[in-house]
Amino acid sequence: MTDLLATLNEEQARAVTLPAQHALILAGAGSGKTRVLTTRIAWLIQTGQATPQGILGVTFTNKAAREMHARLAAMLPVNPKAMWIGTFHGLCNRLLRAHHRDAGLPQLFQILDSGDQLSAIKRLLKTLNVDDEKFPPRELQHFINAQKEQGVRASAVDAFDDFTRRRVELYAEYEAQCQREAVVDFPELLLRTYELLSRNEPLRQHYQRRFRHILTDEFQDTNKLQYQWLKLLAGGENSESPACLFCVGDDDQSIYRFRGAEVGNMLAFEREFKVPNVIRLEQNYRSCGNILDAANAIIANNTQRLGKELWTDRGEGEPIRVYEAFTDGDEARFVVDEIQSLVRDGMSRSDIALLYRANALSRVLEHQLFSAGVSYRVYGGLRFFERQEVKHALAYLRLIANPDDDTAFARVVNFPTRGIGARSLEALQDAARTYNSSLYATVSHLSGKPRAAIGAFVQLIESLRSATVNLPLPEAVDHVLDQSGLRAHYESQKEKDGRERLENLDEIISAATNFVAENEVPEPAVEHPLLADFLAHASLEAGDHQADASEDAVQLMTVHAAKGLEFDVVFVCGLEEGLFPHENSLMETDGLEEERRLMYVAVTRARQRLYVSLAQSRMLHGQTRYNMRSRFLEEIPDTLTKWLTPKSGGGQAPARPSHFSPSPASAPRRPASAAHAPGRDLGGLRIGQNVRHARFGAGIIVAAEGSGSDARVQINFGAQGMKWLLMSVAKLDPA
DNA sequence: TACCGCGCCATTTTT
DNA sequence: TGGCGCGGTA
Repeated sequence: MTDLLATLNEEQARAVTLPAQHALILAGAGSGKTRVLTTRIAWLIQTGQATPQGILGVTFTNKAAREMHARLAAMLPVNPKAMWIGTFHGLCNRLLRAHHRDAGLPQLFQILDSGDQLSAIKRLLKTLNVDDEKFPPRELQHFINAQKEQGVRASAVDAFDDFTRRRVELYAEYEAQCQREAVVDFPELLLRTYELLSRNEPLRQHYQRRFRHILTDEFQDTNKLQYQWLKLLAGGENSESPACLFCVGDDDQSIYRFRGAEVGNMLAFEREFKVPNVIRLEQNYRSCGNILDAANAIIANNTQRLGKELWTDRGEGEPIRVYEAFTDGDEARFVVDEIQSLVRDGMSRSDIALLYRANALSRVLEHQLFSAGVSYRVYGGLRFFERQEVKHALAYLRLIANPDDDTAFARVVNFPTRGIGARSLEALQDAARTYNSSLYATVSHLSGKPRAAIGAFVQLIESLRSATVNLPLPEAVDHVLDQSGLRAHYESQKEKDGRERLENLDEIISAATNFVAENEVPEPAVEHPLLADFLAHASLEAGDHQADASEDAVQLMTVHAAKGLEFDVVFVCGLEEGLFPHENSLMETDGLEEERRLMYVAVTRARQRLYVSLAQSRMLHGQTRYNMRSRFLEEIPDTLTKWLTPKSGGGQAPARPSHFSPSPASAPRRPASAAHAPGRDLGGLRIGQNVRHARFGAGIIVAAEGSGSDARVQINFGAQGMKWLLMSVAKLDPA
């Protein structure tokens, strides 16, 4: 028992060995939070305070769930499968499958991922003849999901205007369509489970008695519904013997407000449950002192905090390197040069990460990496189960499992093409509406040409189904790929991506093989063994972002994608006002603070060395923009930084080696190009020039128009905004 | 039915 | 600047 605790620090050990009560663990970046979470579970079991069956572990990502599982398997002699550890969605799927009848669902209900959901909404709008200009599908999807994530059904939405009332009607229609088709979208998984457990008291009590310890990771990312779900399962505040909630999170790393996360849940939890144990994990095992000091200094500017300060006993380490380039191209060139020199010194490329606020920034970086022949990997592209050809194949499988899945039906009824045109489909959809049945079931009501063509498709599905009833899953998949004509279709495509798509189709068979190996086939033989489970798996876990971990490649990703990861060397690029913090965020409540948390996340990814860089001019959306230095850069104390380019200018004015004085040797190699200074007479000023205004402070000239006494310039004053000023009136001093 | 071209848009995203 | 989605045309 002691060995479990042997390597923990005092606070970690305190958290792990807390009595069986509610607890809130404020775990700073790199403070060993996953370790504490898993050791807590192991400790509870080892000391006999909990049984594996009594544990419910909740995470946000499949990756986190897998990691917890793996660590526990290594720590405990018990079968880790007895513990329920998974994502909110995965656990809900499990509960809904087990109690599908009580939840009002058929056993083989299908799960819609976001893309499927959007197609379903588009189809709905089409059948209802709704103007999708007035009700854009994406916007409606967002509306519906936001309601569900608040725990609000269509019947319960407060609508005070016609527009909202109409959207609520559409929400209701969508609910009905999903029910008819036996499909469930992501938020529905949670809401259904929540409703099931609130409505069905015996069932709720069963699980409340079973799960005596509920442990949640990344608690700061929970939305309202997820928190309600946890409360319900724990037995709530007024239960006689509620389960112990052990919530781990970091308010400073809350960066998903835009998708419904409510940091407020941390405070609410502490208050509502009168949490007797709040522990802060502040010792950081990841980064050197200077990096942590910078992170602490940055985040200290936020006002809405629970309060925490990271420290390390590793020493201060290297200073933070700052580079201010003229252009985005120069910035990228600097980054790549630096990477090459690091690699020459023996660093692996895969220990280096390039982080940016927005995906658009990856382009320049990729360009330079590519030209320099440095292998790299960009996170965030299409994932395996989201690829077109894979979705097509899955659609056939879905129809075998559940013929009422109209989304799947519509997707492949004419793919590969089999002469089913828009007119046939329209006839089918009209009939389906009349008979209030699924597309598949409606085919028998058709007549004439549509009947023949679509009937043949139904025959195909029927024959696929009967041919695969008793086949092991991988063989069933193989059969479907052949008989659906998908293989032949991509084989006939001679283009390079035809080949690639074929490979992906084969990869589905591998995925099925792996899936079967990891999941036992149920003993009394059932039809289509594991098919529904595999399909749920494909929806719930879209697969890695094109992982090729074997290759030693530089890692490129957004700051969001980097959360939870760490690297020896980190470059944070594009530290400019408007970009990071992003200009759109400044309009949102709490937007700037969330941006700052993002910056905090970015900085704390670095173990040994941190670079922060910016470009004075950047090509964005086809236009050259002149941005000011990010305020977040200014928030890092000078004592922690080492400028690789001369730092000039006061306040937020960007340093810019002047045109009028020769650049020192350490300055960027290339002078600012002539493009920065169009031939307009601006009284000695030029576009891109730093200026100072008596009232607005430091700014940068971004555009000019007119001439003589009419000449006006547009100036980006950063936080003060963008202004047009008359040259003859405004007093501008070169900065 | 398939392809081309135009026009619009442009933070962040897991399940 | 570039990607995507829609609409028109061959």
